[in-house]
Amino acid sequence: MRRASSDSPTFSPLYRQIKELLLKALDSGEWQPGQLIPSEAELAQRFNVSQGTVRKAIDELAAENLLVRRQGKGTFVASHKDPRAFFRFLRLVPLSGEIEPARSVPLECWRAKAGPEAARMLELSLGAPIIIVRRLLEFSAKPVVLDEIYLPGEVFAGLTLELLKESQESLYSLFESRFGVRMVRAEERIRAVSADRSSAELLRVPEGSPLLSVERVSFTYGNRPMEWRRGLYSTIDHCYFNELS
Amino acid sequence: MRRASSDSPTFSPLYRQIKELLLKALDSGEWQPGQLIPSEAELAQRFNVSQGTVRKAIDELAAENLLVRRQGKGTFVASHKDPRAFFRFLRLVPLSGEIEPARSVPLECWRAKAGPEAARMLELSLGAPIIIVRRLLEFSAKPVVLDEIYLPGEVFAGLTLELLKESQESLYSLFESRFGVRMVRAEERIRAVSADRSSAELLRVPEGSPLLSVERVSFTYGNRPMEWRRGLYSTIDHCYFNELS
DNA sequence: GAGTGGTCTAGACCACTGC
DNA sequence: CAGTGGTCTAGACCACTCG
Repeated sequence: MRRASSDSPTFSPLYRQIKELLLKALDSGEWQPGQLIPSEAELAQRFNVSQGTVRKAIDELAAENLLVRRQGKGTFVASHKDPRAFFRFLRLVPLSGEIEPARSVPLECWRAKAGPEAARMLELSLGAPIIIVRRLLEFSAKPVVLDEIYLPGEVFAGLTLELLKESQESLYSLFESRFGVRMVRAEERIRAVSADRSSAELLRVPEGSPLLSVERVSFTYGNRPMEWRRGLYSTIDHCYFNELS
Repeated sequence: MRRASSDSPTFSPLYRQIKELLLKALDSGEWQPGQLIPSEAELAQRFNVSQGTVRKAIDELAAENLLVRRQGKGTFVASHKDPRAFFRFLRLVPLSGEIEPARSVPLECWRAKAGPEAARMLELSLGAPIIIVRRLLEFSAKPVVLDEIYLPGEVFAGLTLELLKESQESLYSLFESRFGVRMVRAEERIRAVSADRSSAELLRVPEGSPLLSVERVSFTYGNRPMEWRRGLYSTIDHCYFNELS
């Protein structure tokens, strides 16, 4: 491992090159979500750099929530099985009272061909196979979110409504354990819309009620889009919470 | 500077103690927004620690956007005059096309006494003097956001509609230069609501249209709330953009 | 060239976990 | 107790900015 020299136009410091190597190992599945990765000393030896350099690479990956450090134990691959990860990707809090567990109610799951919008969002070619899932999220047995989820068909080939219904874990947790796809980051675009008839019925609000429309694209390692979804959120008892800094 | 010993229940590493000292200096106004702070070497000498320890303290403050490092120049106090800071606190992007500059149109500015809600949000006592500002934000001469802003009256004593109208800078930039208050972070709670008559007129949308309601509490150093605002966003041509990780 | 932040190293020691 | 990450130091050198 040698650093790119300063005159190189693609100069990047050593610790960033190490970071890329770690990312590649994560992407390749060498270390699975939830698993312990080698110690800093071991990695330093493997890459022929000092421990401090490995440390800085891991620092950045931990800051991006790809790795989780636990003092005395080691460094682990982040996993959606961790309940703390759940609210990182569902920024919904009750207007009053404590946060409660969500219950997912799968409604439908079918195969289709990517239209122009889905193809663009998922970076697939037009007509590529996709899977569409519709489901409700309930809090205290009341429907709050109606999701329509578009997935690349090849990656999630074995996904069925039955599988979704049997699964006790969160959706992203299922993607991880069953399809080897870990969602790493996402972009959300939020608008206010009026409930159409079918959404209103499912969410048990009057037709025409204002709802949040939350469009999300989720990415796995290497910024590859792996999910496009549109959620309709009823904000009668909940709100979308965001922290700015 | 000595570290708290490990048996101490309030153990905190040296670099965090340095961070607190830097925060205190920022809060006290020793270094003003936009200004250069002393070099790492100087600070290390002042606090009697190594440069690496100062560096780690500054690292965290830079990650929280309180300081900005510029290689070769030095470390600066973050400022809302920096145009990049603007979109950190207004996560609004056009549905299509490039991001455009916003224009603020102040509508009203009056004195009042804090009601129960404003008092709670701003951590003031009931009936404490507050200032209320109403203003529109326009993009390409079209109204997009209607804000109602509640400020503690004592801190923002000299604020008037005239001052707001004369000011060419952003609101937070004005707070900084004119009242010495720097907003450091904020919490937003987003819901979908229907436009009432007066909001609909100002935003030039039909009455009853769905709007985003964005409630924000902004904090200055030390997590002291300094602003409570409610914005109504028309999401016909724009959407609220958020990145999850 | 002087001064700043940025990188990299090596070594010592501390704090936490689990055997 | 051994092994892990966490802190702190000191020193060398690199990259960037500006006069």
